[in-house]
Amino acid sequence: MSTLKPTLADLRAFVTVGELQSFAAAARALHLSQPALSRRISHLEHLLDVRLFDRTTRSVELTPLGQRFLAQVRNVITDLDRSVVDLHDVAHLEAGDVTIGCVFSAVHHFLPAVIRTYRERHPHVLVRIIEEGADEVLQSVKSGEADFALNYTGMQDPEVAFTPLLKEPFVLACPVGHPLARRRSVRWAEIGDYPYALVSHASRNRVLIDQALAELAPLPRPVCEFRHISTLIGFVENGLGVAIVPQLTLPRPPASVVGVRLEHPSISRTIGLTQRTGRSLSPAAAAFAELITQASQATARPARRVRA
Amino acid sequence: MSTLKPTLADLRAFVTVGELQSFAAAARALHLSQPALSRRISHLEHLLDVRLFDRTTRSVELTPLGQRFLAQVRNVITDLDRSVVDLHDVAHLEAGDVTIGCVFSAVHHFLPAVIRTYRERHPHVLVRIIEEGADEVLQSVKSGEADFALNYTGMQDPEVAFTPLLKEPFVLACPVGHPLARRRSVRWAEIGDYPYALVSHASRNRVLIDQALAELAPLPRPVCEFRHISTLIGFVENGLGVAIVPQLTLPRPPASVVGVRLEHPSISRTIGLTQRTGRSLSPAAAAFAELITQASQATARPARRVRA
DNA sequence: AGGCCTTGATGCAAGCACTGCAAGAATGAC
DNA sequence: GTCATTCTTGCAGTGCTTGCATCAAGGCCT
Repeated sequence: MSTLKPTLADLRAFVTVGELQSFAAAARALHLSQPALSRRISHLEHLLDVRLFDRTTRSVELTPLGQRFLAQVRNVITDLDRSVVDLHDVAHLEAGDVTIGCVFSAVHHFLPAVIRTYRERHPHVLVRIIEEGADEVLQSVKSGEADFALNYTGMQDPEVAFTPLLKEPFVLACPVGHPLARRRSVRWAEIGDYPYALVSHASRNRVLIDQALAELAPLPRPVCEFRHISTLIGFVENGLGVAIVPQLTLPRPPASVVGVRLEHPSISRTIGLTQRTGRSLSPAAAAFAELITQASQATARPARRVRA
Repeated sequence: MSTLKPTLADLRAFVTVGELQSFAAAARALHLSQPALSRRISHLEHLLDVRLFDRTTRSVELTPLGQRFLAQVRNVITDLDRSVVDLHDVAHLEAGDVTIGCVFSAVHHFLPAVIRTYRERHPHVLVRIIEEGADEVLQSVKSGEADFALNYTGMQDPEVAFTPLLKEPFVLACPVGHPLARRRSVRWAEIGDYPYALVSHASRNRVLIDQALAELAPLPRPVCEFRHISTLIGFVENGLGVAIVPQLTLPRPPASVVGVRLEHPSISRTIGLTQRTGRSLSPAAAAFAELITQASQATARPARRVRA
């Protein structure tokens, strides 16, 4: 008994002969000459040290062992072929899934339109979104849970590669009737003149702000701190005061809240794609990333138009 | 994209590289030179038109597609190897099953001892017995439900081959105190002198008897007819009369029932192995048949000793 | 920062296996 | 009894795959 494993071609030949109960017919089905097939089966039988067919030149019939083996091998080959087809489908975005991380404060601006067109183009691909804080999103990329992510942190992490998409300034979100709402710009030092809110240290945005303002006098005491930017906007909409937010988190004009540029210094955060270094994206993820890139280039200008 | 299917060697190579995350290590594991393995993976990737690994001469990592494919292919290959091992086991009687048909009237004489030694020698083989009437047993062989059978009909059927094991006479089962019990032999014509029973036409045994006696005067009216021989023995044991039975169905002496040879004419049935023509036996079945043959040769003499 | 070592890819010649064609043996059909 | 079909075997050619030697590149150690 040879210790070598049978060839897939041998097994396919065996299954075909077993199902067609004929060498000649199987040879035609396999696009093979009949002698070649005969040799193949013979080879397999010697390899396994088992007679698989009772053949009497006139009829071919499976031995009991052959029957048992056929039932098993047929399933295996079916599974294998299915796997190959599945691989092809996934590679061509006709199946599969994609998981994207996205910080809370970018979800509403980036994803709805992208998801819509993505689903239109690739209806068979399942899209999963992990919307969390910047740290959690970065972690989901590093762990491989997310294919890639939209984030504004991680550019310094050696495990992930960062591709900037756009740079957005922090602005002061004001109700339309607020004294600062018509101003072209506001200095950070002026914020203390009004009741205002900002995100707590649970948000990376706050870290960004604090670091940028490290050289200046500390910020005046806010009336409120929230964990999420979206809550800040609600705070402003309800006339409770103004708030420091990234520009793109503002509702699209016309709205009851407008953003006024904050200066001295101008602080901004850069949103980009983060993915594990050295890891290539799945086709589904690559297509999604491509769509996001295109969308960010398209929306970057309108966003600037509002301000400049 | 080539329409050809990947080779099993390709897939094994892929799985090994994927699991070891190294071409060199995988090459060693596969007993293959590293360049050959490199070519193999490259070949597979071109075949599938998919990049399976991100390789940077320093590290080898699966692409998302590769991960997905690996999970599937690994299962397939595991199943396949398991099938080959199973085939080997079954061929060597270390697994599998065997199904044997046996007419009611031969079960008790043949099977207990054979099953015992078979189970001792091949404890991993499951033994199934189909004990039915001669027609049903023959049918189970023809349908393939039974690997082979112990029967006394079917020798004339072209679909089955019959291998005689032993020839047993029909005898008159008498209670030990019966007037005929001490006789050396009894003529068929004498039966009518006593209350007696025999099997009904539902049994092939009856057909055998009737055909053998066709030339003679019809049998006198029995007091009872039963479907199964074993019931006949009980009839005799309870002193209700005598009965016509095949010799081997008698309880082994000493017993309350003895058999007296029936003569003029001597009628016998030939028990043998029936199997489908042209069909080879599974190893498990062949081993069982061999055991039965040996047992029948061993018991044929003692059986004759009782009588001659 | 430079050299070294490890790892994967590529060029090339040799070996092997597989294939197809042609002929042979055996079995069922007419 | 003869024919035809079907699987097996002999033979030569071709193509694939392998292994050795070599090349390129990325870390690691000093």
